[in-house]
Amino acid sequence: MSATTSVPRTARERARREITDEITRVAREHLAVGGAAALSLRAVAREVGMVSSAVYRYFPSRDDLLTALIIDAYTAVGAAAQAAERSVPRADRMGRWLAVANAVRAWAKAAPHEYSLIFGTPVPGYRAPQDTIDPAATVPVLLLELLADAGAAGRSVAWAGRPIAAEVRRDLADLRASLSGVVPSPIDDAAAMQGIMAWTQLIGVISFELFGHLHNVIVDHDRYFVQQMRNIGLDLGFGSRPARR
Amino acid sequence: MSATTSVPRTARERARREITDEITRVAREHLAVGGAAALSLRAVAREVGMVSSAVYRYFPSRDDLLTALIIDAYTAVGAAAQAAERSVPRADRMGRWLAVANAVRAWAKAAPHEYSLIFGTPVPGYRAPQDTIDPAATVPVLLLELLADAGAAGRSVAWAGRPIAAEVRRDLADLRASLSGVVPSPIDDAAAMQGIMAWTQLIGVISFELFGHLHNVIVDHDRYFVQQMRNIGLDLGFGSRPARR
DNA sequence: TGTACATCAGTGAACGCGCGTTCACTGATGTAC
DNA sequence: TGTACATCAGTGAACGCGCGTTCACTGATGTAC
Repeated sequence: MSATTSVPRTARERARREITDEITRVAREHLAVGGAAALSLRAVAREVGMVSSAVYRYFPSRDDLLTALIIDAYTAVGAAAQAAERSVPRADRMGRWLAVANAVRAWAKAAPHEYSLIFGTPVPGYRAPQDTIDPAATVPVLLLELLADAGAAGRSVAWAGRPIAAEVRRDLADLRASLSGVVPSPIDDAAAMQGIMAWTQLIGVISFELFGHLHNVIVDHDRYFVQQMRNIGLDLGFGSRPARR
Repeated sequence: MSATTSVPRTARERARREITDEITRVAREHLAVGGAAALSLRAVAREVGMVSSAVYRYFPSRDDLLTALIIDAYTAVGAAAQAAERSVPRADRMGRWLAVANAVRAWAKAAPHEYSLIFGTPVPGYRAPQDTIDPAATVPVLLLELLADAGAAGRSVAWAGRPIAAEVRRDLADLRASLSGVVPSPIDDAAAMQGIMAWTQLIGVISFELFGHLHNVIVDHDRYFVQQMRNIGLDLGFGSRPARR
């Protein structure tokens, strides 16, 4: 039962690997065209060139295929964000933040249905398994690292000094505990709140654009997005000069 | 063809009105249970007690039924927000903003599928007709009125003084022009940006909570929400003392 | 190296289900003279 | 007020389609001796 080893030994194992990939590839294409609701096992099987029941050798049910696509989507957006962020000098925190934001938006616009799959309305009846948690954390962790860097450089967030309820502080302490080891140096409560807010705003702004809520409001989406993100970056303490106030 | 008059004259007209309402009522129930994807004309017809083809006397297609539900949803959330906002003294702008935010969230949690219908992933293949625009504007207009009031009282938003690109300013000018008459006194570009941002954040935070992105992050959703909204209110210039900085 | 057996991939038929939409029709309600 | 005709609501059958999942099966690939 060493099915999780990375290198397939036998021809059978190699074939299984390849066909699994082929199925998810075709499924991803179907998702891209019609969205999650239109994704059908039978249609995928047809295109792969096998009978629908054969797919069950690879995925026990439609939901498992969906899970694979969800993990793929998180992995893809995480990789895009990481690559973009790494190409910016460490000291340029605003640049790193904007790189992350732009990468997430570019990925979302290139693959709107994959974006919707993870950030839109949950698929009815589907329950995400544990496997999706880790890949989902990539971008938030990037953001936390940025906040830690800014904190180490003596920058503070716009939230600093504003009150935070005791109950929320408790949640943040638990969060910090669960992240020890993942993020190098700890960040304070105000920075955590500002970070969660920024992450929410990033996805919120992209969703607004993608889901059509900027119609009749904003035309120049590119510039509007950068504008909003730069403003959020200032609140995060990523500006070139120390925070206002 | 005076079908749009408000008072039905004949028994036939009255019956038509009642059955149309009955269909949308049942459809709304089905939406509440299974979401938009699970909404079926046949199932609705069955429950109303008529044969599926009879529904076509009332709605030319499934999409038109969806449109009715979308308009209903916008109307409901708008009414809830308005009612809540009106019960707060005019001078208490932070209170009015929090009332709006809490009302929208409460409505969303009570009717998550209706919320998803208007703020979640767009229904694939569905194109929203013009009729949905006006009802969709209620809450944003409330927010603009609040900003105008704050401006009139000499308050400025956190964005004030930060740069705004010329292209975006042009979009904002167009927006202002299209809103003249709806919102009493005009608001400046910084306030407009901050307002759009706040509206995006409100929906973003609610979507994060409803769509499960706060799992393993925040437990006390109620307090977290108020905290975030209060912070946004401060950036909007709704605080009890004039803006910081 | 050769044979016997176990494992696995893929087939094809079937189950049982639901969907949106069209169409010719019956019978009731409304309207014009 | 009474009759002839037009309008409309609702029926029932049909079209044509697709879906997820199960199951007994064939035949190829891998394994142990």
